[in-house]
Amino acid sequence: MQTATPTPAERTVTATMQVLPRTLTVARADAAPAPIKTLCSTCHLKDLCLPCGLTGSDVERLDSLMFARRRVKEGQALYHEGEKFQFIYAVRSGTFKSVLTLKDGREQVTGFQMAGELMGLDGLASGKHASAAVALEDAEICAIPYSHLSELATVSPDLQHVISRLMSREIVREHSLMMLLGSMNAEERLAAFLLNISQRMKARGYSATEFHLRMSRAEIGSYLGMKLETVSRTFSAFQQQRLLEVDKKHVRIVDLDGLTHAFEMRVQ
Amino acid sequence: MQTATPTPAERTVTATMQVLPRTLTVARADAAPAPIKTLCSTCHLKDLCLPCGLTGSDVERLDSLMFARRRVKEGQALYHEGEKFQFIYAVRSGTFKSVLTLKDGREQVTGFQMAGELMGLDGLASGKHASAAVALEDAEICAIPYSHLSELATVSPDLQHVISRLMSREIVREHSLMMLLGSMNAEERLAAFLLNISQRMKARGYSATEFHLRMSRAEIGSYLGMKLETVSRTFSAFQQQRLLEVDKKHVRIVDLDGLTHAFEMRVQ
DNA sequence: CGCGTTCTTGACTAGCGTCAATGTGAGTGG
DNA sequence: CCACTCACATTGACGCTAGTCAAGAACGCG
Repeated sequence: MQTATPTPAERTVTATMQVLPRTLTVARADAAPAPIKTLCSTCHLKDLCLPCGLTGSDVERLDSLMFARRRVKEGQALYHEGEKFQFIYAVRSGTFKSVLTLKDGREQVTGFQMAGELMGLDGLASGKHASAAVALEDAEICAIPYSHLSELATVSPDLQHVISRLMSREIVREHSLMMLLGSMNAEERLAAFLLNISQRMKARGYSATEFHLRMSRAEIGSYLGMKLETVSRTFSAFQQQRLLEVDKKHVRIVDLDGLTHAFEMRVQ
Repeated sequence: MQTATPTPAERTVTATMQVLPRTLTVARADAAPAPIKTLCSTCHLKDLCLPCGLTGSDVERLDSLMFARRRVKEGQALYHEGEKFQFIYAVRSGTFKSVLTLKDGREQVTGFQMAGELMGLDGLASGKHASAAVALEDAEICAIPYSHLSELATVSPDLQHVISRLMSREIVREHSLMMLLGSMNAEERLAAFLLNISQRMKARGYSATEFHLRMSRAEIGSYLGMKLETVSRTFSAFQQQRLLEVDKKHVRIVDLDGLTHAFEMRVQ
């Protein structure tokens, strides 16, 4: 049985991958281009991430790009809103939030990204990132130079198709969030959120019913279009309904079917 | 895994479907005349639509696809949720809404499309349309076979880039809608909506301050995450504040600056 | 002309936001 | 090691925004 904390698995993998110049990475942290290069073909996330669905030759082509790896500390931004768009980023470990900021300072979390998920696709439209990406815990990413990826896509129709499909998936994801924000009440929103997290944890080999949330009540609230107090109250309500057991950020889904059926919706 | 790579099979199927039976589609749609083919190079919408930003040779390539035109009557669906994805559609005239439906019947309008705008990009993710597109008035569209477009993109990097950018733009658009739904009140929502419509009308050569809305109060409400009564009340409130003059679907923006400054936000 | 649909407006209410007090755990420094 | 702070979470009391229900007006359509 997998624990909810990703640390053990993560550590092993990271250790094997970073045989070479680890010190360099740590030393340079986030400043210069990172010295560690990554190969998709040997990555443990290849079935979740960019190369998913690609055949050997295409994955080899991706390998030739040698994506740079970079560590991002908790609270640090990987990129800011308005910053020049050059890379798309794949999460290797850790969790990120994507945030929009209004002129008056109001923030809106537009998504949470976990291992294997891509960030930054919104920057392509205007050449500038349309949102910021902030690490919710110490994290590691692959930086994928869009221009190189784009070149490669001219050679490989399959790769091109994969990229298009990933962008389309992001559109679909946002559709269901709009549904959530536009026509669901507080309990439905939180249930949908938890079920979504649950699925994604499961897809990554973790327990689908017990996990640590990496985001605060305020961040959940922003994402779901409600205030942090309402998030907290709704957690308590679920606990009283014997659907969950909650202790701060640790969540155990007691009645997954109950949660699913009571708030059945198009998921994903 | 396997389902993730539909490319080869899909292409064959779509290709065979494509050549002949488009006549059927049109005939079935509603007693339409023989299929009319369209050239991007001579289209009056070329600066707003797919070919925007492409050079002569690329536009010629698009011309070779000879997109079929189709009329869609008010209230008729161009495609339904769950329907097989084969085409993306460009609006030639008229207005559409994109709609998601929850199992319990609740609907969410995820967007309104005007002349020159594309629909159906969300279908690429899973090979099935993730939303339905319904005409709000008698309309005409170009049906763009995705498989052909995709083939063409392998020859032309610029075209490929344009497609990616259009998808990214859709992501950004949905971002700002999420901001709206997640953190704005009724007046801000309606103001943002009207300013957005205003801009798009202007880009199409119409007045930016006086126009007919093609959607009902209920549809606006669904899009903005509020009830139709609240939409109606907010229109009345704006009228009392001397920002608008409203008569049912006819809107005149009296104080565009007022509307803009009072509810300043990141637009598009 | 009557009918259905859409819009407007009013009265009332529920759900969520706001404000505030208290609890809790992690990190820090003496 | 403990006291302190700070950030975050929980809970209660209250208020307001927007939802609900309902009635009537305006319009288009057959």
